[in-house]
Amino acid sequence: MVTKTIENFSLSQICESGQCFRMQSAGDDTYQVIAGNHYLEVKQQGRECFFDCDEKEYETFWMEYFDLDRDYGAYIRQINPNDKYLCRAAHAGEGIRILRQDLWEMIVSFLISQQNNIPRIRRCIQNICERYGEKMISSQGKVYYAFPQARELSLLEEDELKKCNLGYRSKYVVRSARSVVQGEVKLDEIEKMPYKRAKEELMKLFGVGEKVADCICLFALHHLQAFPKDTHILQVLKEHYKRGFPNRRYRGFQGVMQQYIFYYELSGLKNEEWDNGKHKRKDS
DNA sequence: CGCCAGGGGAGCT
DNA sequence: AGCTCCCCTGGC
Repeated sequence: MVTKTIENFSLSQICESGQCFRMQSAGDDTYQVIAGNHYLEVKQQGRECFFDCDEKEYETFWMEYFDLDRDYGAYIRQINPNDKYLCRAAHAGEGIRILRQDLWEMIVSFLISQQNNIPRIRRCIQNICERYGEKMISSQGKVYYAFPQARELSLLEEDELKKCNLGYRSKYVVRSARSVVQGEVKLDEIEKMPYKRAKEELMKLFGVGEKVADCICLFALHHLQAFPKDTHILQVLKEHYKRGFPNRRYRGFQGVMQQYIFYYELSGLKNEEWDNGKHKRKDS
């Protein structure tokens, strides 16, 4: 067991921020996380975090995974105090971190995410892992399934993943797997590329457009300047940033701001604040 | 039963 | 840039 006191870190906010589909609440402030060949149970009480692993695994894997070396408070302090909307959003999601997740897993996850909702995305991914992933046993004896390699998925018929509830997205995943296996798109090279080139390269995959590519850049490659624009974000830009998002002020970490906004819009915290009377309702 | 929306993308014009 | 299909699944 490793115990740490960590600022700007909230497991529940990360879990609900929609960047990771293999992290779930186990009740009692405890979360289960599957990442690569690692399984973790971690509990949080305020700033105290209890990682159920040894010191070595914490330092060599989980610290990087949760991006714990980075000072997110420094990003929040750079927010324009006149931008009330962003201030509120960042306050609501101040414990969010941009995780460092596996590239192939993020490609598949965000291919599945289009025209889809989070609970179903989770189920799709769980189905794929249970059917095609390697069965694993953690050091604590917990059984879980690893995410299948591109090679496994490249061998399937284009429609075969409909069995896993992917619907029309099945062929996106299978064709992308083939592109990766055949070396048309080289993941190990994408890992070394700067943001714009990586995004360009990812968009060669069938089913990957601009939004999905940005999600992959942000959540796997850790390009914090990536700013995925889904329908929710576009709505916010239209309502609060008619002259465009202040990219210059937040250069290099727009993606962090995107996550605060996204979480704020999705978590329901926005409406709670209204109910407390801190802000006027639109219809009043 | 039908309708339609859900954190887009491809392939056109 | 803007349009039209795509045609899955779940909720109503």
